[in-house]
Formats: sequence, C-alpha cells, structure tokens
Amino acid sequence: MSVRSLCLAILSFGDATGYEIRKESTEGRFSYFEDASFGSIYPALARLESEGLVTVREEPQAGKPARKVYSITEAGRTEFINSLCEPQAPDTFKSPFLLIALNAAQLPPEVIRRALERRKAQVQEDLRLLTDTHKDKECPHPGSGWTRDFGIACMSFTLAYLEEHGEALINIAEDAARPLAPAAE
Amino acid sequence: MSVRSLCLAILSFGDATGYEIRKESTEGRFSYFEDASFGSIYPALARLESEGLVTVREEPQAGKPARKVYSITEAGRTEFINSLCEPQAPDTFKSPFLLIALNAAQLPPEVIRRALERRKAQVQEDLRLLTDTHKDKECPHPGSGWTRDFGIACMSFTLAYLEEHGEALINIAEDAARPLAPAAE
DNA sequence: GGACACATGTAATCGGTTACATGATTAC
DNA sequence: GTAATCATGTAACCGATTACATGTGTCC
Repeated sequence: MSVRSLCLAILSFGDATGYEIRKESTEGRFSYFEDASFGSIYPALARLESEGLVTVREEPQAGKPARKVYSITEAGRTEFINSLCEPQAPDTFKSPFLLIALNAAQLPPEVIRRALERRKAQVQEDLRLLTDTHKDKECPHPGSGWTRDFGIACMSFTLAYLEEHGEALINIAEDAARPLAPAAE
Repeated sequence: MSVRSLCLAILSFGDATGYEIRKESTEGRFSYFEDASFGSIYPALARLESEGLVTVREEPQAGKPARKVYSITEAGRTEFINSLCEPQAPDTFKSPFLLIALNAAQLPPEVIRRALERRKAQVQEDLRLLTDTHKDKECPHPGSGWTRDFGIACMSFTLAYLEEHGEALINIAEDAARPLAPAAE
C-alpha cells in the first residue's frame, strides 16, 4: 500500500492536514496499514490535489505556517473504495523480537529479559490506544468496532502468552549460559 | 533490519545459497523478519564475503549454473550476535485485511467474504508451515521451539476468532447494502 | 508445447527516509 | 534554557524491487 492510498484512506474518515496524517500513520489507528514520513506525505497530497481526488483549504494561524486542511472528493472516495475491491497484498508481521527469541540460547539472559519487557510494553501501549478509541462516534463506520474488537482480542492474547511463557524463554538463555551445571539448585 | 543482517541470520542456522535464502525469506520461517528479492540478496552476499563474514564454495552442476554455497564465519557469527544485543526496531503488523474490515460498510458483501476467506487461508498456511517445522533437530537452537509455539498459539487464536466472528463482519456489509429494509427478511 | 523450479547476476528505476530550512508556543 | 509540539516543504540519498539476460530439467 502506497502513501497515496494511505492518505486517501485517512481522509475518507475525515478532513486532516499533512501533519495529522503523519501522526495517524505512525502512532494512531492507521499504523496498521502503512507508516509514512513528511517527505512522502506532502508530495503525495500535492499530487492527489492536482488529480482532483482531494481539495485543500488554508487556515491561517498566527506564528505558525497556515494549516492546509485536505478533504476527500467524491472522485477520491470512489477511487479509494474501488482500490479496496481489488485483491490486496497479504498481511505481514515482522518481528525483531522473535528473531531474538529464536536465538535465545546464544544471547545473554539480560538481553532476552529486556526484549521481552519491551515487547510487552509495546503490546500494552497498542492495547491502550485501541481501548481508548471507543469514544469515537460510530455512526459512519460500523467496521471500526469490529476491527477494534479484533485487535483487542489478538493483543490481549499475545500479552497473556508473553506473561505466561516469558519466563521459559529467559530460562533457555540462562541454561545455555552455564551448560556445565545442569539441574543443580 | 537490512538484507545484510537477514543473510547473516539465515546463514547462522546453516549453509545456504542465495536462491535458498530468498526462499526462506519470502516463504519459510524467516519471513517473520524480512523478505528480500534476488536483486538485493546477491549483492549483499558478495559484500559479506568481501568483509570476511561469510565464505563461499562453488558446487558445479550439470546444466545449471554452479551453486554458490555460503557459510558464516566466526567473525560473521559474532557480528550477528552483537547486532541482536543492540536495541531492535519494534515489531510491526501491516494488514490490508483490516483496512477492508474497517470499511466493511462501504464495500460489497462479496468483497468482504473474499477478503475473509483469503485471510483465513493465509493464517492456515502459516500455521501449517509452523507445525511442519517440528521435524528439525532441536539441539543447537532451543529458541526455535519457543518461537514456534508462540507462533502457533497466536495464529490458532487469530484463526478461531476469524471463524467465530467473520459472519458478523459480513453482516455489517449486508446491512449497509440495503439500509431501507432494516430487520425484515 | 508450456509452465514452473532451479540457479546466478546486473541495470534501471522508484518509493520513501533523512536531513535540512524556518519559526512560534508551551511545558518542564 | 531546552525540549517537545505544531506546521510546511525540499533535496540528497539509499535500499530495494522489477525487469532483463541465460539456460536446463521436469512435470502436466
């Protein structure tokens, strides 16, 4: 999914500035689709505008540069919905944490412990973000409720698993660290 | 994580050719870390060799180009382990499926149904891959058992959730498709 | 007869990140 | 004082993909 489609997707949920789109895509709910930086978002928005898929209105502000608030047009909405009807790329999960887990026996226990804590904190943070979202008005997008519930379920499960089996992973590293004293004390 | 580190990671589990590394990274167990294409793998291996982190031996074959089998060196192993001790990038999950789910009310039910089936098939395939892996000898890498169990647990949960709540998502699309006949049949 | 798996490698291209440029306001 | 948030935009750079080039063996 390109930055272009990402902008369309976010704008289909409401007006936004480039700055806000970046935030949503790196932290907010839309981080599950793609994350992008300013250097790609601003050019993408300019292009979308020249194609008539979005419109801009400038809101001057004292001190700061004028906010450029983008709105999706009917043409933009159509293009977005049509793009969703075409076959999508498969979901992907990339996990530096699992690479550490895979090599637990070759790493110091402290590294494993830190990686585990970090991963748990990350899941907790994602979970918190999702749980807080339910204050949104749910009229225009009933799909967001389903999506949120799915995310909460999967992450709660992941967190519980890490909490229950994390110690076992640390043990692997510890057992490998002193292979000469097998089962003592 | 760069293609360079990916090659090191895969080679730390055993010798491989560029062709095999690509396969492992796009289909195999290593697809959870990074996937890469020939155009990036071959140059990366050449560079690793010039740096002394891997060695090559050529195995001539009749008809086909000679297989160039790469092995990791001690220096390569050290570099790999050290890189794992440094703070890693956070895990990411990118889901075109969830984007479709989010917009369920705006899409034809048929599209939702297809996306759900596709996602379920994908999880089943990943699950199958993971379950088949247990024939590996487990002496040198006890971490692979933990990692596999973790993957199996999360995916089984995901699959069960999709099977249980998939119908609800389709209903969202169906209800939105005929908003004038609320509950009648 | 055609598609696919095996097997390596290069060149053109491209999408996106990082760093730079600018600057007020607010919180610690 | 100094860091963070808000706010836009450009230019250099870079890693990686795509397409190309080459060729055999095997399955359907």
